[in-house]
Amino acid sequence: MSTDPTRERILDSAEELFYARGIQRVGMDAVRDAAGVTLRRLYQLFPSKGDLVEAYLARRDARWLRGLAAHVDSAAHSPRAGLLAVFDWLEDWFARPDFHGCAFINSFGELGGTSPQVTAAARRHKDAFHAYLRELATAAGASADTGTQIALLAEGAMTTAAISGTPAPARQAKQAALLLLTLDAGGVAASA
Amino acid sequence: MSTDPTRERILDSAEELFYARGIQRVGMDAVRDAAGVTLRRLYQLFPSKGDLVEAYLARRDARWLRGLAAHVDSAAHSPRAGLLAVFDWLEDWFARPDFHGCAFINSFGELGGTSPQVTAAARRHKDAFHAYLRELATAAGASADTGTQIALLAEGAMTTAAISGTPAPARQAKQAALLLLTLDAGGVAASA
DNA sequence: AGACGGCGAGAACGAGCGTTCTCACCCGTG
DNA sequence: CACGGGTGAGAACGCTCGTTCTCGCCGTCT
Repeated sequence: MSTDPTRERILDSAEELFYARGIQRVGMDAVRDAAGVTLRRLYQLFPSKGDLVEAYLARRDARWLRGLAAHVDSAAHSPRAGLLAVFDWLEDWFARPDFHGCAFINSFGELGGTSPQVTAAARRHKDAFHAYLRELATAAGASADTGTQIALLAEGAMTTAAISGTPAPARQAKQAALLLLTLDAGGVAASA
Repeated sequence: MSTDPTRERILDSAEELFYARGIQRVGMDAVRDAAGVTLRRLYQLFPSKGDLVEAYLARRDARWLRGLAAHVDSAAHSPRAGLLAVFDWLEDWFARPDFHGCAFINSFGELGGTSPQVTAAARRHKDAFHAYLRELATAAGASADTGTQIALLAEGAMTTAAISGTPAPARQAKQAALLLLTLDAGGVAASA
C-alpha cells in the first residue's frame, strides 16, 4: 500500500525533475512524460501539484536522513567519529554530478515566501537534521550548543558547495567541526 | 545617469517584491503597479525581465556588502572585533520583520538550475562575501582558512535563521567564530 | 496652424501550465 | 450478447505572465 510501484515511479520522476530544475519550472506534463503514466492516473494518486510536492519533500526528507544515519552508523566506532563522518558523507554528496544544493533550502528559496506547506516541510527537515547533530554531539561528550554550531557549519557547507560548484566546503566545515568538538569535549579521550 | 530616479524606483519595487515573493511569482505587471510606472517605460529601462533580475541582484549585492562593511568599520576597533561584529550585523538583519533569507541563496534555489545568469550572480556575491571575511580574518592574525570556516558559519546562520524564523543562529555562529578565531589567532592578545 | 514624435493607459497576443473533460476502448458481469 | 464502469490518450479550459501593439493625447518645431 505504501509501496505502490506506480506511485514510487511518479515520485522518482518528480524528485529528479523538481530537484534539477526547481519545482515551479516543472509542469505536471513533464512529470507525466518522465514517469510514463497518464495524467489521469497522476491526478488519482496526487490530487494536486501541491500534494505531489509535499510527497516529494516528505520522501526526500526521510531518505536523506536515513542515508546520513546509515553512513554515520557504519563509519563510526564512536559518536565523535560519527559526528565527523557527517562531513565525509556531505562531501560525497557534494561531489555527485547531479548535486544541486539542499532540496529543502532550494524549495524554501523558491516557495518559502508563498507556500506555508513548503516552509513547514523545510523547517521540519532542518529541525530533524539539527536535532540529530545535537544528539551526536552530546553522545560525543560535547554540549548541545556545539552540536548546533556544527549544524550551522554543515548548512553553510551545503549552500557554499552548491553555489560555488565544488565539494571543498565539506572539508573546511569538517576541520572547523573538529576544532569545536575538541575544544568542547576535550581530546580523543572519552573521559569527561 | 546611474541615478535615474525612475530606474531606482523600479528597482526598489522589484527588490521588495522579488525578495518577498520570489522572482518567478512576481510578474512585470506587479512591478509596474508597485513602481507606479507604465509598462512601456519599464521595458525601455529593462528590455526583459532577465535584465531587471540581473540589475536587482547587482544592486542588492553592492548594497548588502556596503552595509556590512560600514557596520564593521564603525563598530570595530580591531580586525578581530570587526570579524565578530559581522554576526551582530547578521543578527540585526535576521530580526527584521521582512527578513526572508539571503536573496542570493533564494534566487539560486529558485533559478540556479535553469539560469546561468542567476547562478553567476550568486557565485559572485558569495565569492565577494567570503573574500571579505578571509581579509578580516587574516587582518586579525588568523589564517585565510579560518576566514573561510567563519564564512561557512555565517552562511549556515543565514539559511537556518530564514527557515527557522528566529535570529538565534547569529549568536550561535558568533560563539563558534569566536572560538575558531581565538584558537587560530591566539587569545585576546591581539585586541590590546 | 498643422504635422509629428513621444507618452500613458491598457488591450492584445502567444506561450506555459494546473486541472478537467471527451471519447473511443476494454473488461467482467447479468 | 448487451452494458456499465474504469482506462489511456490527448484535447480543452481558464488563468498567469512576458512582451508587444493600439490609440488617443500633448508638446514641439516649422
